Amino acid sequence: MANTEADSSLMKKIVSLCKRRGFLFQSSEIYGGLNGFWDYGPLGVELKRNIKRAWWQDMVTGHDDLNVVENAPSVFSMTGIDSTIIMHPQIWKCSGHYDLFHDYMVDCKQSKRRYRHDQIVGRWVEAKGQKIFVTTLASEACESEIESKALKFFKLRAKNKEDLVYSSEVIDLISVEETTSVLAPEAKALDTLTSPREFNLMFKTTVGALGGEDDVAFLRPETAQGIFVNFKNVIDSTRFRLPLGIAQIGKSFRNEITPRNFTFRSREFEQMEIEFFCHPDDSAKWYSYWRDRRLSWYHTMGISEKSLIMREHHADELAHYSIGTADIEYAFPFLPEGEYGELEGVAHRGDFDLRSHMEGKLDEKSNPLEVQLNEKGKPKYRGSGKDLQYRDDLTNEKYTPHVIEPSAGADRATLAFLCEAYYEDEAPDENGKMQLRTVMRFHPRIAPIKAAVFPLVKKDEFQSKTARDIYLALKREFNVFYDETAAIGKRYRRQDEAGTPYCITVDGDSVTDQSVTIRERDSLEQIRIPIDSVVSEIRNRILG
RNA sequence: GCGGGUGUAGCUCAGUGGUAGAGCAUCACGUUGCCAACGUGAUUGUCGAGAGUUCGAUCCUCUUCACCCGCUCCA
Repeated sequence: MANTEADSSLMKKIVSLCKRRGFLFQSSEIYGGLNGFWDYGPLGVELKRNIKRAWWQDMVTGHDDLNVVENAPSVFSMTGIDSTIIMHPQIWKCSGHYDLFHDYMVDCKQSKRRYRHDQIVGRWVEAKGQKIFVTTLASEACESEIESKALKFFKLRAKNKEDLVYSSEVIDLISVEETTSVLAPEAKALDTLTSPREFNLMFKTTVGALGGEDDVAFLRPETAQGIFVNFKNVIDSTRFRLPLGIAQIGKSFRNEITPRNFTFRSREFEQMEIEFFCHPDDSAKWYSYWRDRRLSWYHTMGISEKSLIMREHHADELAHYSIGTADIEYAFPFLPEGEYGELEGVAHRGDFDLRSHMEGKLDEKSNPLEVQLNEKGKPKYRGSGKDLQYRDDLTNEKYTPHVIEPSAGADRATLAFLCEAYYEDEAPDENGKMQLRTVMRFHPRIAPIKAAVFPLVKKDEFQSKTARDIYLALKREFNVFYDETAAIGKRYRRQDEAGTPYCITVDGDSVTDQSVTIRERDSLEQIRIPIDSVVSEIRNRILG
């Protein structure tokens, strides 16, 4: 389905507003920019920090660990850590990222397709005096695919398939050196594949000033592993019992092949992750608890129900050790109608991660899970050898916890909130004529500026002084803005674009009635409140 | 990575082989005073970057970077 004109122009307007008002800038812009990197401006940094703060408050510090919270299977605890971006390289080998992120890719010059080198298989086949290597993508049906491709290449009919003389079984393309005889999976001519090129999806760096190849380290591609490798530290240094969630907010880095769609797919991005450790017997209940809780969090923060979906992965997409994985997806305006982009993944990870860090990297395909071995029969990647099991001091049961992982993108959430907030309506000007109004309808909790304070008339000493006093009083608790320039209507509109939920105006009556007007962004409603109740009024409105 | 498009003031865009303009925005003054008001004036540009052709390039050529769209990829 094609992207609609309207959606595409909506995204353009949002991108333009972000630049114009200081939400987002392209990184290194004065040098021409850098693909896949974005900076937050004065309004953007407040918005993103508010989102992260709201998440941390709602998930960690504000969590009620004394009572069974709504829909939860039991009482549970939440805490947080902040681990480093660069960690021991072995962590990424045991987590599976090292293998997954080091693919060799080949491009087909004819079909313009790109393949993972290790996924292409083929057979040597000879006919009409020519010997070629016919390839296809590895699958159960690859033998018959190879046959039909070979017939087509040699222009033979199916009944003449005896004319094809095979000189090998199905083997990996990796083992083939004579590339000139290779027929690529979707090519009609020979020798159309480029030589394999390494795709380093993890950013490589070097630890130590003289570091050579032995000192290679990686910028983390996810924050989760910092939690797994600190699980024992957290348990040992605190009196937390399971079930326990450990949260972390931080930057991660992935060398995306194609950064696209504004900040949606960035190479440097920030994650808000929870690893929730629980007893294996309860993991299914906790999985569905977190899935539903995380979806409703976005709703309470102002994302409408219709623009958010929960997509459960099908059983055949899941690793066998996982009970489920669900993506929380948002209808971003840059996507075609009916398509959604991932905001957060909630995954049941079983005991895969903790066991991999204990025993050595497990083979995801093994069932039950076993350590992946190399050609010599030794562990492919050695684990830490440390015991990361949990002992329940009430039952004395010792077990490796199962993990539920709600992993949210802070930048993706910020982008979703920006898109969701963007709204155009009409408001009357002073002549009663309807004018287009652009307003960012952020939830008050995440709005970059909570309130703006204006004197109606700049030159009125009382108004100006009172407005400044209110401004300074509010500033002790909130990010607020003072403006005395231009006409009052223009000041309101400026704040509408910044998404400021409340504007407070001191006017000519204020001196006699000691009251000011508070104007609400979305409804345009104005009410008068006493000057000495402004701070508490704003506080109540923002905290709900 | 491939194909197509775009790149000119803070934003939206016009424009020309002779070193640039509009609207909006911003600022000042005056007037007004509760929803982008009006008047007067002012500020703003390595014309994405580099190289070439030319007496002279924002314009033509090549290279490069970034953004958008489609494919590809998506742990």
